[in-house]
Formats: sequence, structure tokens, C-alpha cells
Amino acid sequence: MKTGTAQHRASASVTVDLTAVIVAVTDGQPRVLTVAGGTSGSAEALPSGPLARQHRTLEQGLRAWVEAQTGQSLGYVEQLYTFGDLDRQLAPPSAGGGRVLSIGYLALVREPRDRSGDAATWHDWYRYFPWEDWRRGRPDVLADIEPALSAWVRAPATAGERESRRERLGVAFGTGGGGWSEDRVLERYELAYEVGLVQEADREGAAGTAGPGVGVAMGGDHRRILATAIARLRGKIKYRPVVFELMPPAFTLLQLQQAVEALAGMPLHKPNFRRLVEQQGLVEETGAVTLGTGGRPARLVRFRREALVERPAPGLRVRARSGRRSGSRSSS
Amino acid sequence: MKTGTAQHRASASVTVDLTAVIVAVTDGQPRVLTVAGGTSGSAEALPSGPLARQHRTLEQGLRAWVEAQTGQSLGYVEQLYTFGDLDRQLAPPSAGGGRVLSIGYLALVREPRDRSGDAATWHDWYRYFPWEDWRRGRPDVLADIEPALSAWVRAPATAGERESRRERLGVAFGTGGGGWSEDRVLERYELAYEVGLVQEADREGAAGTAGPGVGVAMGGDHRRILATAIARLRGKIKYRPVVFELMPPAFTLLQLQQAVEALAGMPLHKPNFRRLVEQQGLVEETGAVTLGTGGRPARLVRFRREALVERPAPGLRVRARSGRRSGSRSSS
DNA sequence: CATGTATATACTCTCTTTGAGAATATTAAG
DNA sequence: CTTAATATTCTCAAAGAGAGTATATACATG
Repeated sequence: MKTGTAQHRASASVTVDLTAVIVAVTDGQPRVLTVAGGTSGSAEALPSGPLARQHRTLEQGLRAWVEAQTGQSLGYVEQLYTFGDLDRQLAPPSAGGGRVLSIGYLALVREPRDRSGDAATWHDWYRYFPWEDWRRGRPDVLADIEPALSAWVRAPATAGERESRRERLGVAFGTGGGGWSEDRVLERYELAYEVGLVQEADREGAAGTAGPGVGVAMGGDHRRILATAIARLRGKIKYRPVVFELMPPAFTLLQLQQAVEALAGMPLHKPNFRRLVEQQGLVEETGAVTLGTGGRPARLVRFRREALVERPAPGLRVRARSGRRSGSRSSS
Repeated sequence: MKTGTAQHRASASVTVDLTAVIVAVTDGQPRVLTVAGGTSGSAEALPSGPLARQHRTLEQGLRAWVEAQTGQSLGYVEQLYTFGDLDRQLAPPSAGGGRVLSIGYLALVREPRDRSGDAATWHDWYRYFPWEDWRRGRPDVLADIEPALSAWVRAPATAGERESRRERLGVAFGTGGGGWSEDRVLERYELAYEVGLVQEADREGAAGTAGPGVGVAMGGDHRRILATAIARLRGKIKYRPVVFELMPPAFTLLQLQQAVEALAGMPLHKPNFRRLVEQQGLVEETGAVTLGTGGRPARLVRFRREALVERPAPGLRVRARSGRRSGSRSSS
């Protein structure tokens, strides 16, 4: 009640920042496009820029900024989340104490054309989240950070708070029944941030590139936006055929599988993956085959757009292969 | 390249609007909280207000506004989407030609406490989207709007454009193979908007309440935000136990089923629903039973929070019952 | 030209999940 | 003591998911 009129006047000056997570898959690795500088000057950052008057739509503004900074033109674009909490904010970049709102976007492109505008470079995204790559079994970093996580759980004075932390850890990192869930990327990042395991470039006095934290830092909130993007993409892949935005016009089933594995960060069972793709009617023959693979030539297929209309949820509802190498070597 | 410096200067004045879709389920009906006025004065609108400096977080600002306007305090809150396209904007509400950014939120509450701040009222959400309620079979409105949709598909001059429209219609409304998909609410609304079937209060000269369009109009972009909310909720219900945010502390399985049916807008198969809920371990006994139901008393159960930790995706992966009454009476 | 190896593709088998219906239990009302 | 109404459980078939194994094709090497 009391807030009614007071709030009306105080609508402060706001800068809106459009930030892009641009993803591609090359040679079976998931990559993200980064620029040098960002807010701090040295740390890696995502392409971004302020919303301006001439941008008719938000997405248009994003495309303009990305093209200007990286030379990359975007295909598939999707809004992720809007960040605007004051606590998260660092030294306001010439905004004169005003608030900064960051709207994060996910963009999918086909091939990394490396030499672009200026300092844009592609990086394997697991560089920023080493604990997310389970393709060759449980990643080693997890063993390293485990003590810190356990300590964090045991830290609080009250038993209730400890239990709450245990539960949160269980959900995020799959300890405690549920098992690792590949699309809880953001929850894991947030928790790791809280624990102090990851440090960003512009705060906590960490160094520019690889501070004392786990994984490479980024400027501002960008690593969090990247985590949001990965989580979204990993979730979406299951019920929408978004992988194909990352594939060349013609590709083999193995390439497709490796792309999915790269994004999901886990190995898949080959026969089942092929069956799934084929019976979903997601691809069709091109007639051509690959050459010089060292083995039997693979058929080249292409995405079948009709699948969008036929299936209610045309995606790749993949689950991890339970192969021998993914055994947990957590505590030994 | 050319845009580089020009954009930096033109970052215009921006007003950020926080808008809430507040959902509850009472008596098996999905309801949304609306206020009179909004931007135009007469049309129904969602609770909303500008972001102010004293709001430390966006969510906090939203809660403050909702409480001030409706007296309702919020529990579960989730960000939906940020709208900011200039084309969509109407007469700028005293923003002096500046841009208005709308951040939409979804909130779930337990019981509609009706008499609140001032003019807040609860409405069945199918009032705004009559074509979305398939609980008692295919809704009649669909037959009414079908001619307009077909005409829209046939309208373009080029065959390619017609094919593209046919495909889009097929995906959204389930003509053409896929069948009706309950979570494509937004796609259907956008398409209906494009076709001219729905009209909003502040544009196209439509009347305040029930114009010539299908379903009740809302102020500004609010009906679109509501559509986004319903779509999100219908999707989320499948892999996260969000329904329980809407249930009282103790409830019967039938009440739970009816709540899910209300949200999803489709009938469910009772025995299968029960099996799903029980084997997922989502609920536990309270020991109590209902009385005076006119039949065998039902057990009262409560939500079992441990399910969050145990299951990777604890939701109600429901699909429509194909009962006799859902037969299509489209063309006869 | 035979052989080994790497890759692609096909087939089979089992176990679980899902969709649908029927059957049984428990109360209130006539 | 029947009947109606609702809650709860059981059964059964069909489809789907997970995993293992076998065969086909091309290239490299001796």
C-alpha cells in the first residue's frame, strides 16, 4: 500500500545490455564465440552491447551488435533470461550509477568462420565448465571439488540448514539418488559460485584468465549467462530438433550423434541413437556417401523438415549410455 | 562495422515494466488474477508496475507491485520472457516516447483470497483462450474460427508462402499429422493474432471487454504474456512438480488430477494418473480421509519433498486420454 | 591378393513404461 | 438390503527403451 505512489517516481535510468551466447559444433566439440575485453578489458566475454533506439526489436539489436563485434551473422536465436539484480552488479560501466539489465540470448550457427571482426575467438565451452563433460566418463574435476562441496554442506550451525544444503547438492550434482542430470547446468554453476569454487574476472580479485577457481572465468555475469544457455540447449534438444541448426546441410548419423554428445556432455548408445533418429523420421537420404573415412562409407542424410509437422515433440530424447567407463571413481 | 560507435550513443531512455501472471486452481478451474485499468483504463489487465531503484532484485520489485495492487503475496515465482519490440508498443504510457520493456513473470499461489487491495479479481483463464480447453472434448470455438484459419492459409499469392502457412497452422493447431499439442499455447495465440481472430483492448479499435475477436481481450500485451505463462506452465508440469504449489497442504488424488487437467486443458485417465503419481513417489499418506463425498471417502495425501532429490525429472508426464467424447466434430 | 581394422548398419532380446479397460472396495441414501 | 456414487486396485496388451551381438563395406598393409 505505502509503496503505491513512491515507486512510480523512482523508476531509475536503466541501460539494457543484449548479450549473446553463440554456439557451434565443430569436430565434435561444442564451441562458443567470445570476444576480448568485455567490461574489464582483459577477461574473455560474450559479444554484447546496449539496446539502442534504432533497434526495432530486441533480437534485431542483438544481431546488429554481434555482427559488428564478431562479423558473425546469426541464424536461430532464442531469448534466455533477463538479469537485473543489483547485488550481481559490479562497477557500472559508464552508466552513472544507473541500473544495468542484461538480456541473454542463445544463438546457433553452423560453421565457425574464425577470422572475423576483431578479437572474436571460438572456445570449447567445457573450458568454462569442466565438470559438465561426461563423454569419457566422470570428469576428474569432480573429485577435486568434492571436498569443498562436502565442507559447504557441513558448514552451517543448524541441522536444518545442513539438511537443506545436502538436498540442494543432491539435486544439482546427482549425489543422493537422482543421479547426474545433464541439464542442471545452471544449478550447478550457481552452487559452485556460492561455494566459492568458481570466480569471475571482475570480482573477488581473481586474475584475468584462469584464477584460483575451477574453469576459466569470464567478464561480468557472462559465465552465468553461458550456463543458462547450455542448460536451455540441453533441455531443448530433447523435444525440439534444434541440433540440426548446428549441422551442415548434409551429414552422417555419426556426426549427428557426436554433435548431440558434445552438447549433452554424455555418451550415447549408437544403435539406439540411430534407431531413434530414423523412426522419428527426422532425417532423409541425400543419396550421397562419405569417402575416405577409413572404414565403410557412411550415408549422408539431411534434416527432414516435415518431421516438425508430423510429430508433436520431435526431439532426440536421449539418455546416457551406461557404458563401462562411466563408473564412478569418486572416493578412492 | 559501421554501427559500432553510432549505437553506443543512442541507448535511449527505457522504462522497465514488471508484469505478473498469478495462477491458482480453485474448484478444478484454472484462474488468473487481474486488475482493472492497466494502461487503457477499462480493459482487464495483469498486475504490473515499473521497476524502481529501491528494488534490489527484479523479483522483489514484482512482489512489491503485486502486493500493492492486489494484496496477494506470492510464493513460487519464475521469470517468463522479456518483451520489448517497438512494433508491439502502443501509446507509450507517459514514457515520453521512450521504450517500454516488459518482463513477464509466472507466479503460483494457493488460494484466491478474493477481496484484496482494490479491483483485483480472479478469472478462469479459458475466458481469454476458449480454444485451449479440451477437457470436455474439442472446444466449439475451433469450429467457428476454422474458416478464418483456412482462408488465411489460402490467402497468399505464391504457393511457397501458402505451404509455409499450412505448415505453421499444422504445427500450432494440430491439423496435419501431429495432433493437438497442449503446450503450443503461445504459437496458437500469435497465429490467431496474425489472422486477426483475437483483438486486444488498446489497438485495432476493439471495445473494452469482449470485442469482435475470440476470447476476452486484455490491455497492452498482457494476453500474450498470459499465453506465454500457460505454455510454460503446461510444459513444466511434465518434468517438475509445480502443481503442488497450487494445492492445499493435504488433498485427494482426484483433486490433484483435476488440477492437472485444469492446467493442461485435457482429460486424463484416472487409473493411469494414480499409478504415475504413486510410483513416482510424489505423494505420501496423511492418514486422514475426506468425508461426505457421497461415495467412498478418499485418502488425503501430501506432497513428498524427497521426490525432488530422488528422481531426475519428477513431474507428471501426462498425455491426453483418448476417451470417446473427444471426437472431432469439426466439419459437419 | 589375403588379412586386419575401423567404421557403418542390421538384428535380437529383455525389461519397463504406457494406454486402456475391467473389477473390486467403501461409504451414503433409499 | 439394495442401489448409487465414488475410490482404489488389477490385468493385459502394445509400444518403447536399453543393451548386446552380428554382418557388411572400405581402406591399409604385408
